[in-house]
Amino acid sequence: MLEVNIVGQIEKQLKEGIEQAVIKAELASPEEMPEVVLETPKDKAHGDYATNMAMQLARIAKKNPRQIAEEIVANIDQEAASVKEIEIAGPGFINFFMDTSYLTDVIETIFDQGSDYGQSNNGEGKRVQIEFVSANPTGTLHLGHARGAAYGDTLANVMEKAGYQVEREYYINDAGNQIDNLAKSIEARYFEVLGEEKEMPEDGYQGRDIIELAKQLVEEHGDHFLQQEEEERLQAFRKYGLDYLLDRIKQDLEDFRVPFDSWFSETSLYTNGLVEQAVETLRDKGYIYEADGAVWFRSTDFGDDKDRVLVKQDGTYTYLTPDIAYHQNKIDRGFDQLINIWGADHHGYVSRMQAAIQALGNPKDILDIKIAQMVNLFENGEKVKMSKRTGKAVTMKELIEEVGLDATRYFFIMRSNDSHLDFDMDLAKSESNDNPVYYVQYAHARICSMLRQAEEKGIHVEDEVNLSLLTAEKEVDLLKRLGDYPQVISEAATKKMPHRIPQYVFDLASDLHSFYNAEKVLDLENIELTQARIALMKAVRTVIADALDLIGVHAPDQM
RNA sequence: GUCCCGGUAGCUCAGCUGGAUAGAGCAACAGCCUUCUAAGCUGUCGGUCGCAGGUUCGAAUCCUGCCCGGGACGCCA
Repeated sequence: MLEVNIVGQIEKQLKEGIEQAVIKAELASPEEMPEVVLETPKDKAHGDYATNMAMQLARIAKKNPRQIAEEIVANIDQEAASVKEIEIAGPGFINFFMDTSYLTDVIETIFDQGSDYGQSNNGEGKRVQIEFVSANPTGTLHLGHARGAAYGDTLANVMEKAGYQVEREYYINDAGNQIDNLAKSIEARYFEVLGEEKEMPEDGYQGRDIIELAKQLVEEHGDHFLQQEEEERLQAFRKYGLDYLLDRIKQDLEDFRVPFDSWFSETSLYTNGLVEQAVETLRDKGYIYEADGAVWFRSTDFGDDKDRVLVKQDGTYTYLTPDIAYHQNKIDRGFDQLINIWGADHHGYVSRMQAAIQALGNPKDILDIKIAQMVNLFENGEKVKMSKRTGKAVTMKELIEEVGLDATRYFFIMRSNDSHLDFDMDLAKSESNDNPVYYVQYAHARICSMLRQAEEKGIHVEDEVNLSLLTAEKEVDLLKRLGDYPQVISEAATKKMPHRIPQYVFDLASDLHSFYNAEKVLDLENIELTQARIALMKAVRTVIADALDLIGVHAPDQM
């Protein structure tokens, strides 16, 4: 089955009708034809669709837009385009009032497709890899990671639904300085737990999680490591620390409903010689030079601010070097598109990474780097800076425990990723209609409740329901909204804006509540209409549940 | 100083490929429960779209400059 998208079909029909009318009226040749722009007017009085075609043609046809509009209208085949009424307005807008009987088809489509409704082949099966979170395994996931996790996971869901083949990957920085540092930090805490003296490294990890780790180490192994040579001991702590912290990260992500398909180890890049190879490739292509005892990448050739060091004076690599190798490896794995989701604190790193991609001979736009902007927590109207418990940044786990999983997911995805986010914890926790999560979930529960009562009252929905009875204003609003869903999905996917989903589902919930207050669904006096409305309710329920599922929020049957 | 993100109603934010009178929620105000969950609905009030130029028939949207807020500018990761 190809794309079943009623609204899309209708729009396509109308666009073709307009193009044909333009040609028939000899206003423009097919080569000159501007793209037909259809918009849905904000004001219902302006029809279901409007086009600015006449204004666009003003220059080509050398006539005034109103006159052009009249000629288009005179030549359009209304019936073929399902148009009921046309009017010309303002400077030359053509407003179309559609024959809305097609709208009820959306219910049947939703029944046929169930949770597949909204799916499209927009992505044409392209292989996309989304790399996100990728926090260093030197501590616990905190607030910023949570936003990236929610954004990445929802984007992946949405893109899958829009016909992309998506792989979710986590890059584990298990090599380099910070891991040595981790081992030394663990060592210092280990000694401390055993009442011995050992200095904490200068940039050591002070977090509470490292103290807990050290305690567990003592519980399991006693003072065993005190006897060892320092080298040997640090080696053991490295491994122990990595395993311990990575396990916790994995657990936290699982608890946040964020699954990954693959976990890619930085160390593997070294053992497979890929880091060395990346440097050599760049050298062969002439983007490498040596200065001050270091090896440099001439990234300024590709728009970076300054050139970057790849191999330091001491012979070790900078962070960038394995990262270049990593990205080349991703491309070599055959993905059509790479998406990286980075925290705001890494945005200065974007241009050098993109320079490297190009220097290696790849198209620039194969890599799209999205930035998850800063998050500020607010509680009791005040900005929360430090966690009460750890004295460090608030962890993801603490946030979920405090405000709940559903609200946390919803709030992170509610806003555009590149907007700073003020996270209102009081609102997220409140069980009131002010809280958008509850508002939407309640709409779902409300429908479930109606359906339960329908059953209790012995109302059974027949196979043949007369959907043409759904003509009330609020019903038409709901039908149109349901029809929008496939387009919302594909647009959220192609523009990588998953925040469109909570926006949409909020509007759908709002339409539902409004309908609920205006019309009575269960009416034993009018079984035929009741059945049509129950069908509508079921369709709405399916779409709310699916949209919530995309953003990782539960759709409760009752509240 | 350079670069990135943001600046839209009192607050938090939407605003598509440039389109008609710039939207939503909250707050404020006025209403709605003998009716399927009031965790809901309806209405009113509220805007120099940071500022100034430019492009265009038309700019919140595109271009340039400036102002404000946040962030990044390491042979750290």
